[in-house]
Amino acid sequence: MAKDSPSPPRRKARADGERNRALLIEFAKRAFAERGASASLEQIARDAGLGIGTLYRHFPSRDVLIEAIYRQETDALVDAATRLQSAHPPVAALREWLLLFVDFLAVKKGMAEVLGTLIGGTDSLASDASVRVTAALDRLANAASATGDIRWDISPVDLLRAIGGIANLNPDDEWRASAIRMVDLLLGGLRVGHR
Amino acid sequence: MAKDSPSPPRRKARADGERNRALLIEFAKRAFAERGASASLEQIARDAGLGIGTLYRHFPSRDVLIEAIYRQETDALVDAATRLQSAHPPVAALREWLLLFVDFLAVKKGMAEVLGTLIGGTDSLASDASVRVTAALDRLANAASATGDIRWDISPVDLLRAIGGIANLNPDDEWRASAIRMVDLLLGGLRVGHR
DNA sequence: ATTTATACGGCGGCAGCCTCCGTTTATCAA
DNA sequence: TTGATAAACGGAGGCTGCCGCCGTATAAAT
Repeated sequence: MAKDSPSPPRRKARADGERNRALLIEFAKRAFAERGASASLEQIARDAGLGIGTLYRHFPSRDVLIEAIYRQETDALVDAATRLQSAHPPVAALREWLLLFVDFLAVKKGMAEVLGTLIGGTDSLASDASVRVTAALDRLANAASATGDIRWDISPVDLLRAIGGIANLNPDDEWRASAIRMVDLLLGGLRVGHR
Repeated sequence: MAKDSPSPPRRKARADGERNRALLIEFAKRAFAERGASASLEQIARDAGLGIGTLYRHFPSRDVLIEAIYRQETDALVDAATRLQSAHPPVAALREWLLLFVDFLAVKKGMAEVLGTLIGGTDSLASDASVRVTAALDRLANAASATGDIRWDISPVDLLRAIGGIANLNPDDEWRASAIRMVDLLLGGLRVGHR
């Protein structure tokens, strides 16, 4: 028996609730980027000028909070795929997007553990984000293989996994260069006509 | 001015000290593999039947403990390189070793953050392990490129980084298959004669 | 203005981190 | 053997973070 689907709430959502939720995400994003995934939630609440109880009502667990942050960035990634696809030829678009994905990971340095659930994760919460990102990549990859430029006999997620590897590194001078080499090497492996 | 190199200690190292150190590493290895890098150090000490103070004297920080564990596995990895090299033709040896590296990572699931310092890390503690593993890989790679089977115009560590990416994943059914595809894809990218 | 569903804040119990120091013990010299 | 003593042990204690719980405050509805 289905419950109330849109479940018309007798009251409108309170304005302060929405506002504080956004505030918390904002500060959490900063905190995680700076201090890694184990940043203190109490500190985040304090920074945002809110009580710890408020944080926990909005985000019952650390993972839920991180999920919320990922959701935002994920949306940006998906949008970029569409934009790149209409601005570049297929293989170039794919390459650009992979590089964008590299940058996406760069910021998430400390949150490597969660990445596992993001890329191909089956956990209820993460699966949606995973599906959306993977779908975007699939679109790019299909376009590129349709023109005959690359073969595509491996799962696209494998690519993301490989690139995800560099997310664990300290972003020293070599970091970005290494990431680019990696993308090109992988694309080289996929290029047709080398049996 | 150099200090005393072997620094002849007036006394021999105490037997119980060595034994307990080994014990702690043993239990820590198990704990980290099962519960991830954030496993309770107090629990580890308790499991080993030792006090928390003892653990902290041997390993002043969590990282030092993890480092010690890695050191062991690292040695095994380096030894395997030599063994494989004398038992297989170059490219096969390289491939086998990469697969071994995959298994090495599989156990380290929860310790992804430390991996960054292991692979190409410059931190004083991790650098040694990094150097040794990289050197082993270099030997394998050189042998393979000497026979003209593969080109080798990227840094070998890049390979490890890519493979490291899969360490973040939950080892479901797909996990191992994906890892193998990854190794073959990378080797495909390196194979000569496809420009 | 009053009602009432929501949201807020922070206290409190618990667990893990890590330091410090009094006690115990393995080695060495006599 | 028997001290002497450097080295190792263990755990109490101070601190911080996690998170459930509930009394208080307030935005929306009437």
